Amino acid sequence: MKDAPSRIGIRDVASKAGLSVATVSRTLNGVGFVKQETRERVMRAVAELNYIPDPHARSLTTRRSKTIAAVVTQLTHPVFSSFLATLERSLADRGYALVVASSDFELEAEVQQVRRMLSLGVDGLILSGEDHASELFELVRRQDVPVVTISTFNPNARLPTIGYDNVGLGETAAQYLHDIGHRRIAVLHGPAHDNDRTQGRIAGLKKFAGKLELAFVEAEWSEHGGANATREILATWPVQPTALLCLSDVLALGAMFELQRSGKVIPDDYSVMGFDGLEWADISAPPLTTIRLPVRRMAKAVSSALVNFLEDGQP
Amino acid sequence: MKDAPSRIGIRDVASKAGLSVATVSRTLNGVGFVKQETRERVMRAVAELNYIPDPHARSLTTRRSKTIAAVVTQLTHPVFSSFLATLERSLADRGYALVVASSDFELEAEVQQVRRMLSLGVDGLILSGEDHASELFELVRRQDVPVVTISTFNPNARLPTIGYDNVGLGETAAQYLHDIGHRRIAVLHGPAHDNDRTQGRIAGLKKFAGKLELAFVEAEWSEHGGANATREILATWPVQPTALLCLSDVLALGAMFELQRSGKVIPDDYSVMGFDGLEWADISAPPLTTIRLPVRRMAKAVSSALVNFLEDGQP
DNA sequence: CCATTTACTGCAACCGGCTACACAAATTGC
DNA sequence: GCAATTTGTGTAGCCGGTTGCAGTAAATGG
Repeated sequence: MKDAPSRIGIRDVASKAGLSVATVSRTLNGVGFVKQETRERVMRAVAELNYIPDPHARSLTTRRSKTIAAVVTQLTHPVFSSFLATLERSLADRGYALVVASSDFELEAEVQQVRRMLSLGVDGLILSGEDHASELFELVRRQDVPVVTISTFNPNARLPTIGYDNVGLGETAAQYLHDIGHRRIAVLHGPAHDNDRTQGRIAGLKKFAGKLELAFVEAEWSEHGGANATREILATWPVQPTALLCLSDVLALGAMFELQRSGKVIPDDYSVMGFDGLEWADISAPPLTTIRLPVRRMAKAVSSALVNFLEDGQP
Repeated sequence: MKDAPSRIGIRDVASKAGLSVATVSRTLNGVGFVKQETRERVMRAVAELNYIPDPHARSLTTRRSKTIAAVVTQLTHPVFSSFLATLERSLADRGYALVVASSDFELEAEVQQVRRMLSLGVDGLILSGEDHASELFELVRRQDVPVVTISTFNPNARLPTIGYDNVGLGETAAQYLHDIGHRRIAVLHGPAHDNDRTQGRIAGLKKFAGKLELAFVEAEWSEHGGANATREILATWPVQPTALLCLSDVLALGAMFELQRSGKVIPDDYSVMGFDGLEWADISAPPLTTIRLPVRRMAKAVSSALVNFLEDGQP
């Protein structure tokens, strides 16, 4: 049909403006000296031709794609969506785009995803947790891509971490429930396998093994998971707990629903405590006591850490 | 420190294997004829050198980045996270990565985001709704990037749509509430400005203006928004509705919480109906009647449509 | 007024892959 | 046995930007 109009390139702009490609490139990137008048000449040509620099060509020489990838366990979990949402905003402000991928709680899948992201040319990487396949460490070392891990905090980790102390959070929760008088507690948590965040919280709780009677139930990370676990507890446990501690508000919502369906009254029959601090925690009926995670702050911190490193240089 | 080891490139692999770059490239991309033995020689060299082709250089010649961007109104809304999660999976299966961005309900911001995505070199674009800034249409036309819009369905739209008929959904909801005997209905919806999905649903509802007494309340798209709107209705409306129709389950959850806090019984005092069909709708207490949107199916459809087009060619 | 320094601009060589085309070797055909 | 194919491999140039270095014009200095 149309005779291959062959994309207009910087050469076209240069000839149209009667200048060299170098000058055009310089004005466009604002480096070096360019006379005001020349600059305008370039801009005019750019506007007239509707020129848009080819991102691939640019990346080739600059070795930068202005892209950062985040590989999380689950894209649908509200904690992650809100993290990613804030992250996307912060990155956009700095001119970076966010690529997302999920590992579905499998360290093996995570490596694959990371491999894909790298073979795609991202400038930086965000992972959750400190536990990763050794192949992954190898991979990022070879490609030397900056990596930041979230959801945990440990100055001695193999990769820089930005997050919170999960063990401490576990202790805090246990302490709180202990203080308000609970002794028999059912702990609902998501898949602990391959997940140091959950393991950390559990470890924190277990420090209270002497003072509290703790029983752990692993559930799917979803409202259904929380409801199913609760149903099982109500139906089969010989001695009932007085509180349900859910290691995510998502589980807590499921638990609350299930308790209500069974005609139980919260917090008279059972107390429910959550983790995450999701939006609705303070307006639920009854309000959910939860441990608020500084997800948005974490997102901003990760964003600046990564971008600062890429533009200048400091871990 | 280290004397600039200068990334190993295809030339290194070629010389190591005692072959030409062309042969290496061919084996790696599986095009043309390559003797089995040669192929192995290449692979060995690749493995020994840990060679990974530079994605930027590759994109430059192939003019493909294996990247698709989705610009949605709000990343935190469960409907979108679940859409994006499924989308990411489908795209990953086909070897594509997903870049996300949010427009925050502003057509103007959307254009900016799209511009960023394009200047970043994505192969395809996913937008929600049919209404967009005219500048946006111009932009995608010039760059001729394939675009698919979601959440609406209209064979005559300016851009291909994959989604559902919002007007029809509105009618269905109205019909349902009418059938079970409701006459005075409060409709809680999110920002309708710049949002043809919401507008469509409202239009569908308004077709029942003769049979139903409808009052619309605009709220923020969140649990808080739903709760606040409900509080306002309870407190200030002279004549109370018998049903609250929420144009998103997120609003419905907020509404249910608020009703419970006020000691109202669902569905005796008020009925609550939702939209979206989020995971928890069937386990809530009481179960929420909702209109289930085929979000996952939509994601898969969008993914194949876009990838098929990119690899072969058909809208 | 001539020597420097400073401000601009252009040439041409990359970046690291892909691939058209040429050429050589192995098969096939008759 | 020699031409016509079919396979297999190499040379070299291109993709579309960026940038080091050189060269020219203008400003500064003594």
